[in-house]
Amino acid sequence: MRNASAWIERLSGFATLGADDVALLEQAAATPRLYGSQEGLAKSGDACEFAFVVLDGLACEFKLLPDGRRQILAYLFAGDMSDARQPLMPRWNHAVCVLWPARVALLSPELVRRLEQSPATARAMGRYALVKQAITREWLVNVGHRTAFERVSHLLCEIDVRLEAVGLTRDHTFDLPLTQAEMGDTVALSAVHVNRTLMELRRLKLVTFQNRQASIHDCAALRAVAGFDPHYLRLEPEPAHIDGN
Amino acid sequence: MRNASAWIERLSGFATLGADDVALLEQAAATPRLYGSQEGLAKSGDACEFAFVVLDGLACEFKLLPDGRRQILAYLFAGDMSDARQPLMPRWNHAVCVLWPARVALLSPELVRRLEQSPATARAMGRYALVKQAITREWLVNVGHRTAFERVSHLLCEIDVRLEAVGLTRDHTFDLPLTQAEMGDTVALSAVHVNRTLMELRRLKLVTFQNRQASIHDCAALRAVAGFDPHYLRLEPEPAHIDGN
DNA sequence: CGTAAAATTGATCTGTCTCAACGTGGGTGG
DNA sequence: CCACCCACGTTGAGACAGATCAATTTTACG
Repeated sequence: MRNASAWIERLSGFATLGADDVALLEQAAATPRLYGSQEGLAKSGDACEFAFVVLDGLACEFKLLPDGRRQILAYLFAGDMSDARQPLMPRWNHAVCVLWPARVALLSPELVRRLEQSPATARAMGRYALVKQAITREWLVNVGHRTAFERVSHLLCEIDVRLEAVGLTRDHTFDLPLTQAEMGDTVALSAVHVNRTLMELRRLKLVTFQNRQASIHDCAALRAVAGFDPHYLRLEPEPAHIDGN
Repeated sequence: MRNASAWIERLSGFATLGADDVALLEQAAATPRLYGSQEGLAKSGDACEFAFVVLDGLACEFKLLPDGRRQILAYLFAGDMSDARQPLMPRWNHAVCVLWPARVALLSPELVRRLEQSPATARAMGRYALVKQAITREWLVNVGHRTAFERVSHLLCEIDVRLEAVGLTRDHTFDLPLTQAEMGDTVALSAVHVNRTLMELRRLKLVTFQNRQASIHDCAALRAVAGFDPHYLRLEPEPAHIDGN
C-alpha cells in the first residue's frame, strides 16, 4: 500500500524508522477518506477526536475573524499531519479545510498512542511537531516584519524545501494549487497586491507561478531577497549563525 | 520551596497533579539561576541542551532579521516554560532573552524524561504545549489581520487571562514590565504607533498602561473591541462557536 | 459555447511608518 | 544632594506601502 509513502518519507527526515514502524504507519494510513476542495475537516469549537495525516492533495489550518477575514495558519501538503497530541485538547480552536482534493487518514487517539510506543516513531513525530511550530513562528516573522515582496518570496522558498523533502519538486518546480487570494490570506496581503508581487517576481525572472504550478528560476537569488534561511526546516546540526539572533 | 509555585499552578490548570508530581516539579525548580534584564538564555544556532521554566520575572522568545528588526514570538511569564521536547531539536532556531529580572530553572533532557514518566505531568505539559501553540497562532492572526488598535487590545486581554491563571492579577490589574518598543516588536507596530494606540485606549478609559503596570478598566468592552475570545487559552469544553471558523 | 472564478491592471485612499523634536523620570557620579 | 544624563514616553508633520474600488481579460470547466 503506497498511501503512506509521503508521510513515511517526511517522518524519515526526522528519525530513522524501522520496518515495523513503517508497517504500522502504512496500516494507519490504509483507509483514507477523500475530501473535495473547500471541504472542512474540522472547525473551531468542534470536539477534538482525531489527529490526521494528509496523504496527498493540499489542506490548510486557518482562523476566521468575525468580519470574514481569514488567516491561514499552516499548509498541510502530502505527508503533513496535525499535531499528534491534538486529541489532548477538548476542542479545535482553529479550523481545517482542504484546498485541493486530498486523501486524509484520521488517526484515533488509541492509534496515535500505539504509534508513539515505537521510540523511533515517537521521536520523529515529536521532532516533526517542533519543526511545524518553527514554521508557524517563521510565518509570524514573515507577516510581522517583512515587506510584501519578501513575504511572498519567503513563502515560496519554504514550500520548495518542504515539498522537496517528500519528492514533490523537480528542479525547484512544483504543483501549488493555491489561489492568489488564498496566498494573500496566508501572508496577510490583499489578493491584488499578491498579484502585483507575483508579476514583479516574474518580471525579475525569479519565480513564475501560473496554472497552479510554481517554478523557482533562481533559487539563490530568491532566497537572498527573501532573507530565507532553511535552518528552521531541517534538523542537521549546522554551524551557528553569525547575526546573534 | 516556593520556587515552583507559579509553574505548578500553571500546569495544574491543564491536569490534576498528585503530591508526588508536585514534589518532583519543586525539586526540578529547586536551583534556579537569576538572569538580569536583556540577558540571553539562548540564541539562534546554539546547541539545544535544555528545556527551561521561568519561575518569576519576564522572558521572551524572538527572532532578529538581518536589518535588526525584531519579532517577539512569545512572552514567558512566571510559570511558563519552553517546549519540554525542545531538546529533540539539535539547535535553537530562535533566541530567548529576559526582559525583566527572572529566575529560570534549566531542565536537562533526563530530568524532562523523568517528569514525563508521570502520566499527569506528561498530560499537563502536553496540553500546556498545545495552548502555547494556540497562542502563537492567535498572534499570527493578530499581526496578520487586525488593526493596530485591535492588536494592542487583544494582546492585553491575553496577558490578563494568562497572568490571572497564576494569580498575578488583581481586578484586571497586573505588572507588565514591557517597553512600548518591545510591545511594538510583539504586535508588529512602531513604538510611536504603540504609544498613540495606548493613549487612545487610555482616552477611552479602557486600559491604562503606565509605570510597568497595566490596568484594564472595562474588560468586557476591551474584549469586544479586540475581538478577543479566551477559548484558545483554556481547556474547559465549551459550546461550539457560531461563526463557523 | 457559456458562465463563473481567477488573474490582471489602473486609480485612489489610508493606516501606519519615519523622521524629528521635546518632555520626563530615575539613576549615578561628582 | 544636586546636576547631569540617558532611556523611555509623547507629540507633530510628511511620506509611503499596501488596501480598496472598479473594470477588464483570461482561464477553467460543465
